[in-house]
Amino acid sequence: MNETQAVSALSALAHAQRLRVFRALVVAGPEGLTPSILADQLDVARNTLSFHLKELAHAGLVTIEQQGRNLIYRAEYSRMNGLIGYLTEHCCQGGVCEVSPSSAICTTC
Amino acid sequence: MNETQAVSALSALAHAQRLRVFRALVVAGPEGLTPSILADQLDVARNTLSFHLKELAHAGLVTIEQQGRNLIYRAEYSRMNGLIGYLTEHCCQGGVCEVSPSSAICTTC
DNA sequence: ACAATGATTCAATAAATGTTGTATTATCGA
DNA sequence: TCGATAATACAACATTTATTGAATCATTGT
Repeated sequence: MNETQAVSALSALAHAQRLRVFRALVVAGPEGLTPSILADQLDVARNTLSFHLKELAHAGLVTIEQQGRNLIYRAEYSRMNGLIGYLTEHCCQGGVCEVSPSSAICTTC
Repeated sequence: MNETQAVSALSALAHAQRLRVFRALVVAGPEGLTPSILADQLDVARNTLSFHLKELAHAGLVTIEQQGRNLIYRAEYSRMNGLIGYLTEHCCQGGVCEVSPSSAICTTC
């Protein structure tokens, strides 16, 4: 993951509704969800949701599969891992990652 | 870290210049940097930098200390760890964190 | 006290982002 | 083929965010 990709992913997640959409997809797991279900679940207008899903897809955080007239959206875990890796790498460069051990995640630095 | 804080932090980092500013502060370590040095180093106008630093500070990602007429900005590692923790938690809820082992960071899930 | 320096604030403008309503495309079932 | 459904695309508008130049505030050194 490079800087451009990281900014793109961060930007996609930097919105409460999109973060909730992504979270719902993570919770849904490999089965994924259709836009209709997501719209009902999160109480968002369909066209607005479509816009946000497009943003997430553009950032590579979700994948789309067509099944008949439904689209199945799924969280792209590897992309999220890539983002977390990028942040961890940059966070840890100073070697002060263990400032707050209780909340530290990266056990390798 | 709650959703609002996460969105705030993500939003602060979702900008190439701010990400570079934060990165420079991480690299600088505990000594921190002054806005002048940052402005020279990253080639940004001082008032623009001031604006971005305020955004980072508002998101809790940097701290400010006054030393004479200089201000010392430092990366707030615990906040970054909190953000990474939040993302990891939500990424791992589906239990599919090991989709791409090579890039996986969170070794506990 | 005064000039110089470091940094921020403010107003104005430009650019990007988010939302809504309407229209369009594609698929399904009778 | 026709009506209904799932979803997106488009245009218009409102809102937010980013940048620039000029002005302000605080601190230092003479």
